[in-house]
Amino acid sequence: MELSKNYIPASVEEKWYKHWLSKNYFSSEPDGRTPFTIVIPPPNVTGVLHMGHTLNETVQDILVRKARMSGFNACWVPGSDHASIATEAKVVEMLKREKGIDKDSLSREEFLNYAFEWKEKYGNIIYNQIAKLGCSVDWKRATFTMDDHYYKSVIKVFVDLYNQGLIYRGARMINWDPEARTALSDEEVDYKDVTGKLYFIKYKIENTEKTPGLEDHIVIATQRPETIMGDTAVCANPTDSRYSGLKGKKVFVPLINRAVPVIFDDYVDKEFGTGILKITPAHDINDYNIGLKFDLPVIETLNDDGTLSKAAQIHVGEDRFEARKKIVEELREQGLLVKEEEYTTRLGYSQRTNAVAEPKISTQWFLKMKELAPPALEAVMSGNIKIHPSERFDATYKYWLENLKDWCISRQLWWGQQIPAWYDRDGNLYVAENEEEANTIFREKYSASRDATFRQQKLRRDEDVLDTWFSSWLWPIEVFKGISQPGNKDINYYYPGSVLVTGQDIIFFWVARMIMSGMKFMGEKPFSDVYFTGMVRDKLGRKMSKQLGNSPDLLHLIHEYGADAVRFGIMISSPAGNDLLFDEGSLEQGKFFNNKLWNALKLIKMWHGKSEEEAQSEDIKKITQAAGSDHNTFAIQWFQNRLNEVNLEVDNLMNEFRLSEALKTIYSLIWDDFCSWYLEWIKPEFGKAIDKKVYQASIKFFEEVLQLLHPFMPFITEEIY
RNA sequence: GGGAGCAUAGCUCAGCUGGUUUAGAGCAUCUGCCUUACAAGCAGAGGGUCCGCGGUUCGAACCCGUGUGCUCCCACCA
Repeated sequence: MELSKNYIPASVEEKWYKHWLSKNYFSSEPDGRTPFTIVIPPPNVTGVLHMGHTLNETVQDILVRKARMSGFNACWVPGSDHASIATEAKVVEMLKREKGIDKDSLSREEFLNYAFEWKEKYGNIIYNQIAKLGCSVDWKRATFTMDDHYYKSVIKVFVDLYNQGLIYRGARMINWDPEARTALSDEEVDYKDVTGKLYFIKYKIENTEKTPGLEDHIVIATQRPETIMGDTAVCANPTDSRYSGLKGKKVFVPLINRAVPVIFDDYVDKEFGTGILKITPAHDINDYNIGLKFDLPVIETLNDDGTLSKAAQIHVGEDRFEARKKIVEELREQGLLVKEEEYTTRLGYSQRTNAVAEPKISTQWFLKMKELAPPALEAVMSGNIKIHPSERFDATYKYWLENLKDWCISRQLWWGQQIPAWYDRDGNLYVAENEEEANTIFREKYSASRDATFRQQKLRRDEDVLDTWFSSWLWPIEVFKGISQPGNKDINYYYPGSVLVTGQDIIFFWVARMIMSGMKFMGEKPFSDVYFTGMVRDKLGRKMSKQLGNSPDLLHLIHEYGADAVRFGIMISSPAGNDLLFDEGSLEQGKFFNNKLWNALKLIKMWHGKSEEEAQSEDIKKITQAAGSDHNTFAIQWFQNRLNEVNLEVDNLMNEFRLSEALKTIYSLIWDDFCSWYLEWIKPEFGKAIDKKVYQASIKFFEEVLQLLHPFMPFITEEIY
């Protein structure tokens, strides 16, 4: 067979992936071997894989292939995440842009049909990319977080937790996304520094003439003048002598002239602003808390979509930012605006829609975390679960788990698991796995006490869906149907998993919650090790993201360099937890490495014809161990020693998850020791046949180094082997 | 405001618990080679007060302190 001058990855990669699939190499079933289980962090169905995914998947594939080669029953479960709010936002946008359809004009069912269409389309793109990278996932186990069994399990878990008193419904101050018009969890809000203005506004004091020594007004600083209509008090520090004369007095909210009391609390910082604070319990978390303390009324001046509500009295229906401008103008005209100052503050933005999040009092579903956290904390602190690199993440993990607030799990969306709660006409609540059960509970409750018409009413189902993480926290369990079919042979065999490989950005969203759910529902950790990869950044150090458009297209890179080279490039400089600046140069290095291997093959093949007739039945081990005076025997011995050393070293490095160092070691073994040194040393003079023993030894060495490299670069090693 | 990490050749990064390292790799630069495995290569060269300053030590890129710069996470100051 004539070998091409250079290695051409495209010509072999697809062939081998198909071959592996046809031989069921990636498929795993429980057997007598020790399992090695990895569940993929399911990518969102919202789009395509970026470089962060590429790094994650590559790391997982290396670990899985290595384990498989070492005799473990390796099982890597692929899948995708419905990503409730992220996907819904995309679908809404797509409908508007491509079809001119407004979400409001669709029924829930119609919308969900579009969403499932979207999922089919993008889910497959992601799966295709995973395959192109060479990932040895067990495709028959592919799971989607809204698969039927998964959906039912999420519902079951909700009902169970509700019945245990861990889930409750209540009005709390939550973060609200006015664009998606849904509640958010605290974790879904990103804070950014922005330059805004601090407005100093006059509030007139009632009966001023009876308050000698005081002006007829006080000045209050605020960033959000559009919320003054929601003020229900103003507050000063009790030790602040400037305001002690205001005790028992009222002041008037500008523009609408509603009188509100002056209260005193040491929460107020005398040094900041004017030392006196307006209290708007409906639209600020601190004000809300003070409001609770002083039993202040709550006036909601904003609608769900961020426009001013009727309660605001003025600018009703106008957008909050538009209203702000107008209100500032009006205050100025009426001489109530003392001054404005530049001011830098932190604003919370919805992670998905990038809208400024509104603190809002809202009736939502919450999961109590107090009980779930301690076992999850203990699992990591005791070393039962090891985080890599631990020195960096143990502290973060600990802090978060010790300072947990209840988790807001309901979302005012359609795409996701609908909350299994029903209401009767009186607003009483029935939580059950399906409508029939809810009805049963309802009828039993009122079997005697209410008339037949009441008892025969159709219960209304809660419209909301669950936070997407309320389904993904069950991932390591439900991919093996551990909740829908508890005790089945897969869950018994594969759980707990071996390693979780993921980005450090979802340590709270996902990792900590999976540990909680594992401890809660399985009574055992979901995995033994957590390997955090770093963030992949662009050359300017920016996080790679779709918004910035600075993430290269994976398929394009694979086309350009080959999947092996992409894997090599992304791995060669990414130690656990360290961020890496993505540099195509390292992909090129991978491509060159491919070629080096290819040419080593060509060289050895060239010798093949010349030693073929005798190339049998010799035991290479004997040869390599036998003492010999000729220089080839020395080379064989030397390389054998080197190989033994590296084998040991690579094993150690990989056990410590130091994959980039392992790859570097193998790279140097192949390039420097095998090619530059060994092959050059034993290379016969042109035209001469090679010693058959040396030939056989070389074949054996080549096979062994290829095996070492195989988990990292599966395609070319398979092709040569 | 609290916490964490990083700072090593022009660039992207290794260098794990201090001593075979006169500080390494790839890319980039320069010189010479299209030598029958490989110019996607080979042979060689240049290039670094290992961020500054103190300290510990027989010995520090590595440990301690401190300063500076960058990044990230957490946090309710209008």
